[in-house]
Amino acid sequence: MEEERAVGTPVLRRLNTASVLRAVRACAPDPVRLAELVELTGLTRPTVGQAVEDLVEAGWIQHDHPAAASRKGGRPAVRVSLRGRAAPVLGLDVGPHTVTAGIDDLAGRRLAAVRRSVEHNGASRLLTVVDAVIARALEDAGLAADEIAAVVVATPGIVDPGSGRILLAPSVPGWTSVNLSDHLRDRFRCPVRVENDANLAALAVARERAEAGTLLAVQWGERLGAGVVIDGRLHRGTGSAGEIGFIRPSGRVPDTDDGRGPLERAIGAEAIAEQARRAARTHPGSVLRDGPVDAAAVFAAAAVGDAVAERVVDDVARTFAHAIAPAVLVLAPDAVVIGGGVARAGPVLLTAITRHLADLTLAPPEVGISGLAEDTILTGALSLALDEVWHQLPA
Amino acid sequence: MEEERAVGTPVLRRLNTASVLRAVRACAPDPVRLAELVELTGLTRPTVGQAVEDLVEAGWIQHDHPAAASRKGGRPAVRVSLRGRAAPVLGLDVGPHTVTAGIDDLAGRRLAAVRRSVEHNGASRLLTVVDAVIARALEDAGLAADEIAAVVVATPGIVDPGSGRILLAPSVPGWTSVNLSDHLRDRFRCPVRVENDANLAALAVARERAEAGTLLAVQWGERLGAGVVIDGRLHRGTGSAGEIGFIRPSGRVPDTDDGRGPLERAIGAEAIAEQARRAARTHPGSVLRDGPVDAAAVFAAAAVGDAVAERVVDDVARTFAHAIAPAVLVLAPDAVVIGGGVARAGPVLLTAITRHLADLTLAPPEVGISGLAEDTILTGALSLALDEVWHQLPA
DNA sequence: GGAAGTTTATTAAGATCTTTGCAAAACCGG
DNA sequence: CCGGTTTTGCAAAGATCTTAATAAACTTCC
Repeated sequence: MEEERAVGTPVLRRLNTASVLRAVRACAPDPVRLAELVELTGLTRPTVGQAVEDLVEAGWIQHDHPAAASRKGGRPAVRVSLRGRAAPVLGLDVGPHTVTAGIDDLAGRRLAAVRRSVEHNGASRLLTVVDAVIARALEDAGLAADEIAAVVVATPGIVDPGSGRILLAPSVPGWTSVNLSDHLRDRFRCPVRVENDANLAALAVARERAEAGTLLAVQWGERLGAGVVIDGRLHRGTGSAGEIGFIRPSGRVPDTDDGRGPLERAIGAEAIAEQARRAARTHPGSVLRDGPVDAAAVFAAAAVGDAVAERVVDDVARTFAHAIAPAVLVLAPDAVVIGGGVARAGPVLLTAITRHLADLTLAPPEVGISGLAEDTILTGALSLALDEVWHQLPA
Repeated sequence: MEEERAVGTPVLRRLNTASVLRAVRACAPDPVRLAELVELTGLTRPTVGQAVEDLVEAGWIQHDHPAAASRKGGRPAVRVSLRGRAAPVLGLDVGPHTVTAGIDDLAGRRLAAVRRSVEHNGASRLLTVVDAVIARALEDAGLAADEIAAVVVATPGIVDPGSGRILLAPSVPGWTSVNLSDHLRDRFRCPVRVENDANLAALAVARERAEAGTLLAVQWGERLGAGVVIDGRLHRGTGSAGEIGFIRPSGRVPDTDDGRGPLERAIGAEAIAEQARRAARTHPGSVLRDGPVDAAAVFAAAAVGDAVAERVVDDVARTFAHAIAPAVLVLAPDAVVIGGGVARAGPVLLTAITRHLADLTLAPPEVGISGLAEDTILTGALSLALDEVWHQLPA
């Protein structure tokens, strides 16, 4: 319980080497000249030299002496670059139907990426696939489990921040009884962290944007969740932050007893399709009468001006806007970013949401669509894993 | 634009003196022995001695050599204590009808507290009172304006985080055209910060609680606002965070065009009274038929079991719970704390809100009433002002 | 091919700060 | 008045960064 902040001269060295390492990291995968580091850090050459020596010895960076380009007179510079292999991290996205694994090195290079779909729904089957995907990813990257420096797993459901246990996961039967966290901790000799998938998607979106202010990143598909990023940091609250699927919209909501929340039942992907089917039955002119109707078809029809589809989309947008408006008022986020399957709806949905939100809030946030592909969650997991490593670097 | 993080040996001294000063501060108004500081900081005696010497010279701390108690053999210890006078701060709570000023010294001692009510509503009149209250507070504390080290002003309305200008203030006519920030900056030679009053109340409540996690602190009176504290820090968002008064509740809302938000018109103090009056007219048995009815009377009647009042209170609680439920789901706060005039309603309202929230959220937060008196906002302002001073202490 | 010029690395001396160890001081109790 | 105890004070040593001067390596020009 002691503060134990031993401050002697050695801490200066630690401070400065950390500073140099940060500078090397900032130059990403490119090698950097020593003189450049001097400018970046504001330290003097001898100090930087000492720090670089220490860092090379510790294995964090490596010399890059094949003196490449930039020849314009003068003694050739010693150049160093981040030694990515020093601390590769593993990211996992465990979805109900798909398991994705990725391995990044310290420099952010992707060493492996494996995706496999899960045929039969169920927790034990899912766990088997997780193990297989991890094994394959490690093989692809040419790494042993011991070499991994941090693991972050994305899972649907609510995760207890302390233990990493999954407290609630309606989309995967039996998932709460599997102790994923302990299972992985046995395999890896490094920090393992389990996190809600929407949270990690939010983190990925926030990192993609230049200024990471306050962000509400919605994952909208069959289910509905959100991640909250505040000043660039993930917000967890008591653990279940961002569970917008359980917001109760004002209208009537179908009462399916499958563990989903009211808002999900009202405007989840399937609910959107169902709403459109009902509307189409009474309006013969709509293109939605032909063929099977899913959410994508509704948005496509609205995009080309189908009146029935347009009204459904507007209804959905209104319900969504009314649902999140209180949260937007309380948080005053810079942006609300939508990802997930419904995000593919594009501008049709977006403009409708923007319009309704403008009416309901004081400082309407920018409403956008996540620019990241389906790797969003994985990217967030890897990003958090890298954070973890960088956070505890001065070992 | 340079990082300019010059790291030489002198920074160690700065680091350590700051550490010592923090330790002295932690011992609050009590003097502290030098040997104690050695244990608290983990530094060595000569280092602490040097730091103390520097701090005394700079005026931050002072010797307390009247060797008081704790005589149990041995050479009498040199004892030092925080020199509060070194940096007194001014806090202001500018309400529509009342202006309060307080001056705290560094050690948290209250040097002055002045409250004055404003007869005639209006911006220019208000500004005059502000100046008078400041003058009186300075006089009481025996200080000149130049000696104040930080000023924080609480005002209703939305404050632009950058400029400190007031962007929206329905309760004070003309208040937005007064540049309060610049007005005060002219008088004081120190940082002046203008902040929304509900935000500062939230900060005060958060500081009062032991663990400052995530907190939604509602100010509920004629108007309705909230402050958001996340991990102990005030959250501003784009500037208008916490404006729950503008949440649109699901029912019908009276359309008074006085700049108030929908939720305020629905369940503000006056709206509660009006709701009760209407209900009482059709229910002869209620005690609310006798005499004038205000919000306090409604809650009092409900507390003693009046059926009509109970239903009104339950209605109000339901409306409130439904309004903030989405925000509670998104934030997952540890607690929702209610302050302001309506908070005096006590358990009657509280239990009703708790009940409704439990039904609408996943991890129902603790619902409580602010334990602080009507000085809540002032306390928050002073707290933030002290933060400001401590933040920039190693000048 | 050699000299000049440019950029970078290396080395040594100087300055600052913390730490360690020992001696002196001040006070209490007997 | 004298030991015991706690604290302070001082001087030397250790570690680090900085300044400044020197050496190295390479390009370019003549």
